[in-house]
Amino acid sequence: MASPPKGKRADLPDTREELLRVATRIFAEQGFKATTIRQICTEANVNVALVNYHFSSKAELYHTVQQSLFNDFGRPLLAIADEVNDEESWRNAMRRWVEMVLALTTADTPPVSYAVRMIAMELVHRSEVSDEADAILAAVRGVLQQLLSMALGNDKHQVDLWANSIITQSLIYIFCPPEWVTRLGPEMPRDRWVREIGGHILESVFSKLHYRNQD
Amino acid sequence: MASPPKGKRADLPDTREELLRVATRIFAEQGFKATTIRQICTEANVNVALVNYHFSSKAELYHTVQQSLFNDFGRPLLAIADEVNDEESWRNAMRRWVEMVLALTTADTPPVSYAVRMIAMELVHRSEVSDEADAILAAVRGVLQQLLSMALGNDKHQVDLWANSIITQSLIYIFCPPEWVTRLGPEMPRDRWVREIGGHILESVFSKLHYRNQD
DNA sequence: GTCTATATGCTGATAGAC
DNA sequence: GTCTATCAGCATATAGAC
Repeated sequence: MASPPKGKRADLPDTREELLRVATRIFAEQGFKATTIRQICTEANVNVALVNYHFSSKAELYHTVQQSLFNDFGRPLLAIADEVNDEESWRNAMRRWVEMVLALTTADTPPVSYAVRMIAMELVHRSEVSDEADAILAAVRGVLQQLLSMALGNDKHQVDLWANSIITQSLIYIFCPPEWVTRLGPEMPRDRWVREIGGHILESVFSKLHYRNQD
Repeated sequence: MASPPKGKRADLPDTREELLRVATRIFAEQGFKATTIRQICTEANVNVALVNYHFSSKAELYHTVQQSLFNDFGRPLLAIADEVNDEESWRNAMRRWVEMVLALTTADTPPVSYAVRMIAMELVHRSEVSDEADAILAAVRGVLQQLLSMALGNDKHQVDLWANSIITQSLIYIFCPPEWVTRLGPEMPRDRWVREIGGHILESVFSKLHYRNQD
């Protein structure tokens, strides 16, 4: 067991982790520019100078928050297309892509909801740190295009068309105010509602597209 | 013809109008908080102090911009439900609502695109001046609910359900990056593409809902 | 109506004591 | 590692000359 560092307050968790935790929430609520270092430090009960000590800048802190969220919730998506070799494994991969993305975009509890909210804000309200959100989205879209290429071959236009259709249907929920979505049936559990949407998307895909060996 | 005011530069249009014009563009591009008075004045070639002279504050300027945009493009929506009295006029009103909203949300040229972009940004990225966007959206939604009540009577839950369905399908386009939408077919004209979406929405409405006299 | 100059406050970031 | 004190920069807003 490591002894507490020299000047460390003994009654709180690790300062760096606490800053990350609080910063994640506030960045997700307000966006990068509107969030101030002072606000983060006040709510985390740490000194204003410690953000720059632990992360060297506000932008680096934001970057760390995004990377952390992506590693926790986005990265599993990237391996979906890896072991597809026939119609059945292709369908399973497509299903997993849609279900995982829908699970993310419709999440209503932290920290998953924080992750998608930060991306949504960067998409609508561009800032000097939107590149990370673009990259994450591009990676997720890349996997889908990879899957669609397994059915459509080199027809890039068709791949784009299908990718747009599926992505927009899955992503709308990160923009809508939560009450528009959750109001959709007090008696219908959220997971069932999400499952029906995913089924609808996949139905249109599987009715027209099928796995084929690479040309 | 009025002679130019005393200290007025003679080579530019009215300062107040020019400030409004430039502010509309920059607010739509960057949002309220990220936009600075200095930037507006620099690009409008007027002195920094004149925003506060003509509009008394940055927030009042933003408010004026939003009101001006709403009066130009949103207000015609509010009268749609006024003269409905039978099935045919009800269908025409529903069709006009969907087509007008889709025309707004898919607009890709200023100043219409500025109007919806400002609302989208306020929805995702709340600020101290989001009330106006909420009010405009609530007014537009109110008209739709009014129309739906003509078919569904006092069943508020059903009215909410249908309103949510129609609004989300119509509003998604204000959040999506333009390239996701415009890429949807280089050979298909935008207006035809919009017409097909509207037709699809209305088809599901008219297949289940019909005008009925008020209870 | 327009300008310069300035008041006041908050921002991110840093220097240096402890 | 943590703190206080402070910097430089930019924000909105205003006072007063012209």
